Amino acid sequence: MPKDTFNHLSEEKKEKIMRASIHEFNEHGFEKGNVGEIARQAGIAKGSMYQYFENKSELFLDTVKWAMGFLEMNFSKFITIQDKTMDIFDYLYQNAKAATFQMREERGLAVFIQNVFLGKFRELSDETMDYMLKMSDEYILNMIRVGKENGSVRKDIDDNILSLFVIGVSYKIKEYLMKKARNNGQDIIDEDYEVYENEIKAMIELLKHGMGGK
Amino acid sequence: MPKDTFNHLSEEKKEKIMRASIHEFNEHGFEKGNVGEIARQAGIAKGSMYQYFENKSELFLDTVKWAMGFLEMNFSKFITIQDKTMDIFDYLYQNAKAATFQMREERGLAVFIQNVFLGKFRELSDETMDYMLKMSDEYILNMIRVGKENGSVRKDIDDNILSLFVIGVSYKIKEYLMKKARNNGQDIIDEDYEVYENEIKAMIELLKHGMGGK
Amino acid sequence: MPKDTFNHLSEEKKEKIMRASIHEFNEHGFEKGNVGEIARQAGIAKGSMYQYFENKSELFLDTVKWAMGFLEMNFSKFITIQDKTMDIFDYLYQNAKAATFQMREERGLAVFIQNVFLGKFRELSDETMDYMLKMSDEYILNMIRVGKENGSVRKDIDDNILSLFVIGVSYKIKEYLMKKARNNGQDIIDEDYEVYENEIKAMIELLKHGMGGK
Amino acid sequence: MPKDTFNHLSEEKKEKIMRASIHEFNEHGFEKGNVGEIARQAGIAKGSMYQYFENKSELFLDTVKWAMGFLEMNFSKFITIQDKTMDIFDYLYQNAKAATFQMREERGLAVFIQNVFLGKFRELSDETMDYMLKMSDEYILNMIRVGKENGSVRKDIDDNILSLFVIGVSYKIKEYLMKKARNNGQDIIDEDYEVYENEIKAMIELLKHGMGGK
DNA sequence: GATGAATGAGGCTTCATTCAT
DNA sequence: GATGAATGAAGCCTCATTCAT
Repeated sequence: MPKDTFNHLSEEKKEKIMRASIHEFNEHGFEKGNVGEIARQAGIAKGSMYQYFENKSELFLDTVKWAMGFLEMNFSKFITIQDKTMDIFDYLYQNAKAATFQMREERGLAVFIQNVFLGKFRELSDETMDYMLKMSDEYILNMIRVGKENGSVRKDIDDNILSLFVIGVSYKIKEYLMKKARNNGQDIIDEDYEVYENEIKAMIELLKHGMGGK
Repeated sequence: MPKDTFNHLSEEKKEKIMRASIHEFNEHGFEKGNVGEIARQAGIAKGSMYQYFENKSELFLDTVKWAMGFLEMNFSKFITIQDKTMDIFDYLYQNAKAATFQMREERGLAVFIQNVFLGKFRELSDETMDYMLKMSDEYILNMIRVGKENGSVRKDIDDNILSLFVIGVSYKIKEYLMKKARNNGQDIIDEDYEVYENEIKAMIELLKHGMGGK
Repeated sequence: MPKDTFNHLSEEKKEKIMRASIHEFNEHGFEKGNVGEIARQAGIAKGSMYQYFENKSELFLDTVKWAMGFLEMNFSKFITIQDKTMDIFDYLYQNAKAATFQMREERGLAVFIQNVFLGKFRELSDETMDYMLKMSDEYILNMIRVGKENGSVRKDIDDNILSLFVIGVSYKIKEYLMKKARNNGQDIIDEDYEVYENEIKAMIELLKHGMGGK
Repeated sequence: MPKDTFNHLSEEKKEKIMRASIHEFNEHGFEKGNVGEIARQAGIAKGSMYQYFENKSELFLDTVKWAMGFLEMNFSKFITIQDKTMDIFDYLYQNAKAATFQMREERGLAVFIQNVFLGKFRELSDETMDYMLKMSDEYILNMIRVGKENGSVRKDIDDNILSLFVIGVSYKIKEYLMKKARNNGQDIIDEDYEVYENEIKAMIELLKHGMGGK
């Protein structure tokens, strides 16, 4: 958690600092990421960083949390979870869709978070992080169980294996979206979205019915 | 590529250095990985490292290549590719199986390589690396094309999407095997293999027929 | 000298700040002593410290002065100087006795002052400090002169040498008392005092008659 | 203890570094003493300091040890301890005399060591240091016991008190010599020594027979 | 070629002091 | 006057790389 001093800052200032942090860590990773540079990008004194955050590690973790909160707050509308018994395929579709939007509107942020989830930053072993990851796993697992009950998911395979399967595909498609976003440089226009959508749908289809020929 | 001086070393010495390097990078990542410590572990002088390798980055890349070569040489027997038209599901099965063996016999090495492929080391961009990664993609793609021809793979979905699908699942199961290997500490006994095998088969089944119910 | 703002504070607040300062400097020395921490311990704002004191050095000096004044005010009763011609041995006895009481009642304060006089804080060079130290030397010197006149002190040795002799022994016994106080932890009970008293008397006896055998 | 690398240096280089260290710590104390500056004064790279010493604290401790060893090697000739039963007054005389010579020939070094013994550097709590200090205490105590046996020291006073007495005076005279040396600036000429000698003798006389009149 | 000491840039962090409210 | 956030200089230490033997 950031120190109180950080929380007392104006929303804009907080955001500026967090975005500078995200940018720097995205660009150089944790080890090479430079606290002084973050401060410079945020237009504050280097020393101030240490008034806001305990140290570089905490800064990183706090940045992750802020980014997740930010995305959740601004893009949750794309995931309209009606109830706990939501269909897992619908969920995955909406989730990937949300990620696509994030990638367009908030590329840096989304890339940062995806990389965190993809485990690209080896320097995190925080119980909060673990908790978040576990949460998302639990979420998937729950939908799998529900799916088994209502017949939308096959019953002959272990929950954990199914979960791995779903998450593996799910991450890969996000990674793919990320890469595409990176390559596209600055601008993603609306036509692109149809392509994305089709690709996402194809992935879901594969999850559902497999890739085996007739 | 290592300098000539490295290639002139005895096979044992080369292996000792490479294993020390793998160990260090596995333990601390690239940035925190310490060249001097690798030398110490390998029982050579720090300065010698710079007679063998251009610099730390090259050392890393060379280590990756060595590790891949080593695994290929020692575990390729587990992948009996009869011909270019091999069935992709068979291939994936054998590939996962091989990974399982690697994990047992050469945990450090296997973990290292998996992490490289999983993109955990962000600081690598070498044309040779890219080539290898692309190769493995091409390999998959080719099997997909063949599969489409002989009817074992559905034709209504784009090759690249199918490839993502396969790779996503494939990586995930390897990641899972890795984690399990890590948790199991030192000893993986034969009984474990049956469990692993069943899990791998379940994953292949899912790739083939999907997770949809009924 | 503290700024006026400090003098306008209530006696309790002043004392709280001074005690916090003494505690911090005792614990960490001058360089490592932390102004912010003193403020925190005193329950005031860090910025306020700079409204009360010019800077850290002044704060230290002011703390010394306050502590000396405090001890003088509260423990001078133990030194009943009847007249200027007081016997030096009586004086030393009473002085050591007073120090013993201080050590019991006001350990932190007494330790602080003793350390100042023992020169443990090398970073002080204030004319007021010098003056005080010189004062106490002058005091001793004067008693030595009086003693020579009335025959209680031998005349064949230089005043300054005698003064060194007295002060050396005097400091050492105080240092010894301090160490004992520190080791005794929280509680010094009355029985201890008899021991202390005997030790003090033995030191005076040595000053008077030397340690030579019969 | 310094690292091996330091011990492998030439004697001159070692001495240059140690003298630079002594100078810096004498001038600014431990906390304010600057490792980089020491390196600069010694004509070596800052990083090299860390190849020779674990860290600043170790450097300080190692410097103390070196200085003590140096003085012992170069000035022990002034203390001709014939046997364990040496007379304590003779010992103290020779000891003070040796200190005087040290102060002339090796002012910086001597001042440094005296300050260490006087406890001016609060930042040392090394078992080796403690050991050295205790050694010198034990030394004194032993001579006191011997003195009591052969009648040169009075028997009616506790050993520890006598030891305090001796050490207190002894330190004070050294402190006095130090101050004098400092004030004298660069040059101490031979005439001064007679004065010093007389003062030392006077102190010993006081230790022996006390300052009482008649 | 092998060695291991030497180098120095670079980065994190502390904290006395100032400043704006 | 009080507050506590903002500042930035300063210093310890690491370690990749070079160099001399």
